Amino acid sequence: MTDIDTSPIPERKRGSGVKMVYDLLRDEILDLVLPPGSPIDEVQLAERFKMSRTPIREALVRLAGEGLIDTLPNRSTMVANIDFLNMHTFFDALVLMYRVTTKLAAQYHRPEDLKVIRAHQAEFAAAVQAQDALAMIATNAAFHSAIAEAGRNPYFTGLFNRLLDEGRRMLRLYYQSYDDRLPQRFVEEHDDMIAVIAKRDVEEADRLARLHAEQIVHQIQKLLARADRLDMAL
Amino acid sequence: MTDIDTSPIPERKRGSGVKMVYDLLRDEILDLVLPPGSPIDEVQLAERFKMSRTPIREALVRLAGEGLIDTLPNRSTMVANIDFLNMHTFFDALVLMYRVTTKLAAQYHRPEDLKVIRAHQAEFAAAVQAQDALAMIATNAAFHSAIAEAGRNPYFTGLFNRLLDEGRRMLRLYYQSYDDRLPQRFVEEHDDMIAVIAKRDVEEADRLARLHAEQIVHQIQKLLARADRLDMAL
DNA sequence: TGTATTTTATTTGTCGACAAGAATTTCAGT
DNA sequence: ACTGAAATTCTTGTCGACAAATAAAATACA
Repeated sequence: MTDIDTSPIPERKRGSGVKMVYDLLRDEILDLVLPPGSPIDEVQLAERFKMSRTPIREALVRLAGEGLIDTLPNRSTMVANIDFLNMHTFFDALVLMYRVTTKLAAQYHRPEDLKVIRAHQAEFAAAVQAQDALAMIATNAAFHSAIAEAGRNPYFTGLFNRLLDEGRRMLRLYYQSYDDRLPQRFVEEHDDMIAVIAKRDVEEADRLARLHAEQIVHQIQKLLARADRLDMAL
Repeated sequence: MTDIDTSPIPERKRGSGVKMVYDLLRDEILDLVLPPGSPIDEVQLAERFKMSRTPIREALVRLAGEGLIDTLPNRSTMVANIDFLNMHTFFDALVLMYRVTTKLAAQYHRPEDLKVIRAHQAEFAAAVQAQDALAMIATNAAFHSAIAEAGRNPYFTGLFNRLLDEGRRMLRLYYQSYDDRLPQRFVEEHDDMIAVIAKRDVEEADRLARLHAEQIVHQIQKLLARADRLDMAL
């Protein structure tokens, strides 16, 4: 008699395939496991996930909609490049979103929001303590995303999360030179921000967020400049 | 003998199908030809456009990514509803984007941008003159979108265009009561905005944009309130 | 040897069909 | 007539296959 297929659980639930591919690809892009410019092959992904090209394609369409991959019609599709030429537009948007989301958090947050925010801040502090640059990047983004969520404006959180994702990619590119002493200041600034949010001091929240954002932008620019000098940039 | 299919050009170019469906559905949604809550049937669209369900599906995925349609897993998909409960988040975002895009336009516009902006303004003035409410809505959105483009920040223009689309839907819902005299003020305000942009007066651009935005928000709120009284709202 | 042209190969876009999930209808039993 | 289960219908999600478009390779020709 012939072998009966005894492979463990080859079946997936019906709608889960696309989400699985989407989430995993998204993580791999943001973590630079797939660096900018990497080619994305549909059939390769199809056999990797043991499914048809159709759900793969749907995941790719969604990623393209968020600007994480670029699709050349009838030709290849690849991980989106980071636009170093128009970096200032990114910084402008980032600073503004830092400010407005923090202000709104000071206005609209609920008690349970503060718990979540403080939890992320604890993780960030731990990452700084451990000098784990990668963890710093991730927990810092999660911290500010939580603040934005407390502001409860889906338009702002949408754009802000997108900006944080893009920033995560940029920082991963250069995190080698990220292990100096400065981040300790960020921990303290985070604590200050939590305090003004809890106090519902909108004006002060705006001021602190602005300073903090400009600190971070300055830090990133320093990183980029240094990397530039070391011929690490494209 | 049976008829032979003599339809002119049943063939489409290879990649054009999805874009065609996407554009048309998008227009129909924004123009409320498909009002919020309308069911979207894939097979129906497939035979309407004489193509397979696959490209239809891709268009729908993209529309869902922009929040224009809602997809219930394994069940139906329908045109997204307008969220009247959290309207203030929409207004907050709209006002801020009016301000920031106008400011950036004052900073970064080029001479040819002004031509485009003025052309849109002329169309808007004509629509007001003709008391064509639908045309007012469309040309007003195009005018501000052109200003945002002159600011050259893709993150801001992306969010702003999305907000303008959503506003277009809202206004279409209530444009019956839109034919009063007030819009003439908007024409003059637009002219003032063009002037400060051309003068590259960033501070004044911010001030004017803010006033203008608040005017528009006020106008919309008045419209909604009146419609509410007339039992037009859901 | 270098260039233009044909051929091959690779990858995407589209198709028709089938199966799973949910809503609706039918039907049995009380 | 009413409730609950079984069957049907209807829509979506997935699949394998094919055709078009492009890139790469091979061939012909000067």
